[in-house]
Amino acid sequence: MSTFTLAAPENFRYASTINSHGWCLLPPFGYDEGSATLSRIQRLSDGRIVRLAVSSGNDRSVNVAVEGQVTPAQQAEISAIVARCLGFEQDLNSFYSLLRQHPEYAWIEQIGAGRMLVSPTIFEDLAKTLLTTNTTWNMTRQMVARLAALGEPYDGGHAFPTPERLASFSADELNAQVNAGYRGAYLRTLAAQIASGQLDVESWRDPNLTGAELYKRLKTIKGFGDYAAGAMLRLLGRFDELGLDSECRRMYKGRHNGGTPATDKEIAAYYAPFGQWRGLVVWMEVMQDWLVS
DNA sequence: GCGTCCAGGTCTACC
DNA sequence: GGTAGACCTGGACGC
Repeated sequence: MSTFTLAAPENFRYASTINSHGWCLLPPFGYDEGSATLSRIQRLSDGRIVRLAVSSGNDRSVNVAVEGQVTPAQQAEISAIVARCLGFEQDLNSFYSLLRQHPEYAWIEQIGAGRMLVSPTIFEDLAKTLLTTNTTWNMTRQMVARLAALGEPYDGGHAFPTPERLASFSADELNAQVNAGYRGAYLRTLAAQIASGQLDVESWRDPNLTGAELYKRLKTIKGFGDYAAGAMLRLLGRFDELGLDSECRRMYKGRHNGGTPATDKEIAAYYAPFGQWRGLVVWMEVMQDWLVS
């Protein structure tokens, strides 16, 4: 067993990041509530597959445990993966500064919320986001579990399948495994476009790309409408769009509209003052009860 | 156990 | 630009 500690940003909070949305429950992530440990089966660039266990360290740090011994290069890669998944690079200072003008949202800074748990690759987040569309969370979990099982096996679990692996199936073959309904064809197309090099989604990390440009590109992916593109934008650290789904609308109706349904335009008008952070504010409100409890 | 209804977003065709 | 209907799965419900 190899263990090491990673320094986290000043305002990082482990629990608020892990619970930022449901990703910690989707394989190859796993979460043990008792020990508050986030696990993940991960394929490294040299082909080795490892099981990581991440837990909260002392102030401003997380502990990482890996089964077996790792080389310095592997440890460096694992550190970079963990830092990416936990959003260490996300600068929330201007977000918190904005919230100080809105006392009703003081709780967000108080619990250090705002970082989103993400996957190591944009492809994995795209695939999972696609499987959240037009379905219930329970079904998303089932579809993702079946999808993840197509990856390389490791000690009772699997690494997340690569685009190349998914593209090696026909749409029908893939759907026979994943049971994703009409989404299966969209997933297979996405994987094939990435595997062939036609679509380079990792280039979307470029900080010079505006949120609007990223949103436009996301909307070109089959199966990515307003909700999915907005939700995926959040995972890319941009919050220009609201990514409204039924849960967001339900929250707004109960919290801001006296129990009366609001139009998306009305919801957008409410969050407009939060500018580039509006998509994060609405998501924080959706997750408030879960994050604060 | 079977049939029906429903929830969840996106796409396409049409106006 | 807005709208209707189709797309799928599986849980809930009534019989």
